[in-house]
Amino acid sequence: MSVEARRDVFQAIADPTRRQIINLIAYQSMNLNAIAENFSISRPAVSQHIKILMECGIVLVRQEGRERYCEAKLDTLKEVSNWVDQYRQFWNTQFDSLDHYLNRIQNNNQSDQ
Amino acid sequence: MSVEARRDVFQAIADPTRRQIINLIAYQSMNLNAIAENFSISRPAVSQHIKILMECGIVLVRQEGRERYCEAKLDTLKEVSNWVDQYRQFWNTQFDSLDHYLNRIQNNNQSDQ
DNA sequence: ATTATATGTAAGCAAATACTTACGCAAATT
DNA sequence: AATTTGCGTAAGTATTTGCTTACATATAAT
Repeated sequence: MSVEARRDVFQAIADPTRRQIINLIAYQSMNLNAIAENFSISRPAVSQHIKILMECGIVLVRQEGRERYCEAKLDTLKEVSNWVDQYRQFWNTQFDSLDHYLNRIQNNNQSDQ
Repeated sequence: MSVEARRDVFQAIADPTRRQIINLIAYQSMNLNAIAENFSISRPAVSQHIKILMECGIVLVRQEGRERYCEAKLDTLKEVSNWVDQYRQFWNTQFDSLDHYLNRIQNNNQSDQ
């Protein structure tokens, strides 16, 4: 976390702690200490996770006095949703691309699994 | 990649190369060399990515002679889809959780919808 | 039988990741 | 004014990641 990396929403949600943070603040904004209370890791660790979530736009932080309220901007997850959705047809239909392919190149009978 | 890690679909799709591999084989099964041809990284590097995708069930490999055909099992992505979908209401409605929260604890007039 | 092809895997490495503790600072409280 | 609270950030570290090259092995082609 030393060098600044170009954050990506896919990478941001890869970490289970960050997904938990997202879940925690999805329903209600919380300040950083309140978030950190829900985890066994240290407050700075949570702070760093929040920073990553900010950098890819999932979390928006608004300062209120000395507190910083973390708000989830979940429309950022649209990018993930859109990516997954393009493959929805592949699990909705029973289309088996390998079987399809193999049937094309060889007409031998294949045992069902 | 030395020690075996407990693979997770969120972590698997975090890597852009792996997302490209998924996209490549979603429409047609391909053997490993054919996949590797589409990338500038080495064949072993692709092999390792495939291994990760296998370990979390996104890719299924079937041996055909000396070739290994990689088939995408995209229903594994349901897990991602389900996770994202639980937050869909938060970007479909105009609900601003921070404003909501602040209005509750500071003022008493909640005139918004 | 020899060679070419398709692939896995090990070893090594630089960079990234996820944490920790220590510290600093501004805002609130006393 | 002094202290407490909320937080960022730096430095250090162990582990993981993503890659490379080198090598091993099984199958296919010659």
